[in-house]
Amino acid sequence: MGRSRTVAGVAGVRERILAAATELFAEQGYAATSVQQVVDRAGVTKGGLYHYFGAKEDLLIEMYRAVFGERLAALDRIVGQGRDPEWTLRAIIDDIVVGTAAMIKESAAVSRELAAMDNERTQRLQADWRRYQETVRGLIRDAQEAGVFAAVASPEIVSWSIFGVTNSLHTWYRPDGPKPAAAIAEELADLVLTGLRA
Amino acid sequence: MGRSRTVAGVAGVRERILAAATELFAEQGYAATSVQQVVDRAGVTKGGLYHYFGAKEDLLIEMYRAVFGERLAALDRIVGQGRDPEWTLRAIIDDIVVGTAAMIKESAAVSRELAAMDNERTQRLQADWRRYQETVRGLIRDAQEAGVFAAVASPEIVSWSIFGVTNSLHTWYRPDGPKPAAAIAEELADLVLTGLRA
DNA sequence: CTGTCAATACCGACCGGTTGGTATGTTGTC
DNA sequence: GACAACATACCAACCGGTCGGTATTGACAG
Repeated sequence: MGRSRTVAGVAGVRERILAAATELFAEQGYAATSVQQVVDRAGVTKGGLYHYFGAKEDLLIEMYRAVFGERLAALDRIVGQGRDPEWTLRAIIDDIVVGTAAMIKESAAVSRELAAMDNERTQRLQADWRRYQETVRGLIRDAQEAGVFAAVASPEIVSWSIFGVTNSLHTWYRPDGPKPAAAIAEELADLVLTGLRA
Repeated sequence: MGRSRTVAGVAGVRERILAAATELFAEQGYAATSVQQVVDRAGVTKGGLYHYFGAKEDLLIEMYRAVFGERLAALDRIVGQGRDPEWTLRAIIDDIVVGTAAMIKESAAVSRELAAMDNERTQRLQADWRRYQETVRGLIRDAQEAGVFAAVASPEIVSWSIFGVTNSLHTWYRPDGPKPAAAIAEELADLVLTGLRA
């Protein structure tokens, strides 16, 4: 008889584990979630989890990669087009807001635990994130020096007013809410770019 | 012999415990910090901690109150003056940025753990925070309807671009850094209010 | 088409260590 | 000698992680 689950299961076991971990980390935080809770929600056992993942931390790292990997690739595509600062900044805001909203649970889990993760495994990922921010700040700085953007606020403040929204997006954005992510992105871009109008 | 610490200690034991907990929670997060770590850093034992606090959670609640209590009182004072929206919003931004910066460690601990705390003890505090946000949004909405502020972005987005900065302030603000909190507040207010200029 | 065999997928009992919390001192002060 | 202010010793529960085992699968041989 047996079970032949590999074919019959609704989704791959690995994916179920990751999905369960994502929900729980987003709800309770990483440290407050036990491996037992994860496997219970995923419908597997600890043996199964440790068959696919080397450690509990690997689950977080995987989410981290999912969130930042796509965003970083999109950033390079947008900047690579070489268009004017206003278009570029608007495209970046749109991508990060819509992209974050599309992975809102992963973002919630990651953004909360980001500061606490300070071992060598995550330094590469944090360096990626820093590069993202530096790119945006550099873009704003260059445009301000060229007189395209007004120097009403420093590049640091402008970039943080953007990232601050995406970092806290999970506390108020609802996928089934009245305002779609694209609308949020547009309003934020309008607000920031009006403020920066030379 | 004995120790007669009550008088000789550099600071009250209760304050030392709270300060140690604040630092550790800000660095590692609440759940990842053990009571043993707190008492070690504070230079006391667990018996001492549980003499002053009923539970580990009480430490977080105390920080929560310290952060939001002052802010909420200041909000009422500012709004109570009945001045024009531009002055009022600028005063609010200045107070929340400078106030958050002044308690940056407490803010880091609280802002990270806020979403995960969902028991009945914290609902009152979360209600206070929601009232704060609602006040700011209402202020913006009224001013936009009166034509004083431009409707370039909805009150929700504007308020979140402000709170997003303060929520993530702990990730980049340094008390001994080159930019004082008051300057950050002014730039943020300039950016937002320029965007809202009718 | 069937038998063999190694690899993969997964289970569930178990491990040493740590957790938040407590019960019981001990000590100085009024 | 009552009481606040702590220290010390200790507990049951739970933690992340391991391990020996088993069911299932796929490749290959004949």
